[in-house]
Amino acid sequence: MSSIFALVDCNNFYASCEKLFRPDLKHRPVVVLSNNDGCVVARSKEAKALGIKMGVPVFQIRDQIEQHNIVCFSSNYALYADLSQRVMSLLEEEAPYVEIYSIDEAFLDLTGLDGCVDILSFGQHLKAKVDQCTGITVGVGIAPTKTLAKLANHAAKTYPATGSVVNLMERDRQRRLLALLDVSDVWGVGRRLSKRLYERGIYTALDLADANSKVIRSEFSVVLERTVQELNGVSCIALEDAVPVKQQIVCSRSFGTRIIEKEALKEAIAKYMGRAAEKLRSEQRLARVVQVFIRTGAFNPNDTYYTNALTIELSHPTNDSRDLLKAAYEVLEKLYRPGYRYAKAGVMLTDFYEHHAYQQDMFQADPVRKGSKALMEVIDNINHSRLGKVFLAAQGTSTPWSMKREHLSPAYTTQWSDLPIVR
DNA sequence: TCTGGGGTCCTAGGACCC
DNA sequence: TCTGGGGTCCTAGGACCC
Repeated sequence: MSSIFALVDCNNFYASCEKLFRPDLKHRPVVVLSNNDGCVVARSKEAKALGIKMGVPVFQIRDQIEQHNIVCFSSNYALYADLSQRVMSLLEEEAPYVEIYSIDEAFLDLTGLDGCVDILSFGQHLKAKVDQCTGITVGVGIAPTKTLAKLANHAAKTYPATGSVVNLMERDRQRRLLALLDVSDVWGVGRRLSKRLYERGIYTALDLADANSKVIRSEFSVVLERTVQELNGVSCIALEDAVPVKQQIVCSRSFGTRIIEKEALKEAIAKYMGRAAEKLRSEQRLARVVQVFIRTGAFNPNDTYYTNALTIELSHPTNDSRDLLKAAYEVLEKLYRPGYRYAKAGVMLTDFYEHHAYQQDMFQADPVRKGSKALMEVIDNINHSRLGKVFLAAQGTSTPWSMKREHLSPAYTTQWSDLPIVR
């Protein structure tokens, strides 16, 4: 029995979320900005029509924003995450297996369903249900492999005549669509790869599908060979119905203003480590390896560029914010060079252990702190409740370098105080 | 002046071992 | 002068994704 995958993808997700609570903006161009209000990361269809490109720095399109009255929002992840959850739980009601692939898309396993229902109608039903229950419009692509489902979804969004639902189970239809698409539209083929593929005369998705997969393997990689198989309807990438265990936890931010002093960098690192340690504890895990990186701005040719990262291995795995921060500070001491204008810093935790499975060494030099688990639990509980925020003093309270979010919308769905009011 | 953040997987090359 | 081959493990870096 051949597999059937559906890819459900929300249209212009962040921009759609913002519009949901602002009916006055229904037909207006809207863009959502990255952290620090730096780049455009989502565009409503009106903004796309104006030619606003994905990822473009905001300062480069100031004129267009003014001229066309484009509405800008800072990213409001609390809002997007909540709406995402609503969409995903609707999909979970409909399909036996759902892989939440990102905040705005999910793969569904529909294998075997073609025996009981018409697959296209089922896709249309999914779309109608999500539209009706959340107000978020989605596209649905259905195909025998994930890579083809991605392309079916792409077609659903590109061609209005499809009604945003495309069934790509038939080989003839697959090949007709592949011939229309550039090879760079294929999932897993990015900028570098497409350039190399063009040089070998592979321009369309169909060219790639018809390439010799052994040659692709030897000249490119096993990853691209899998893609060739998938384009030919051979499923190589399975649906992951269990959330894979994380290999690393990263917390990094660009600063709202440049940092020169070490003290300010220390505060930033303390803040990021506080957040990273919290994530680590929420996964019930311990980490043994801590990495810190700092760098100056990468774009200003007048600034001297400096970027560096260092890793330290702890004597024993821990999830105590204080131990992790102490390690991070040691690293920062080695990394920091005075005189640079730092633009970004971050911490990374790796080499994880299960909390209950780690066996302590009774002779280890610096034993685990007494009461660590209880203290961290108290901190996390307070921070998850409505009481407020508890954090290490090292994080500081006055942080002029914190990220810019000048166009933040209210947390309509996750804060009582921000609940929309209808008059 | 101002250019995001958080992930995964694969590969090449060096160190080391027998 | 002649100087093997095969294996593992680790890390840094590259490529991709949303």
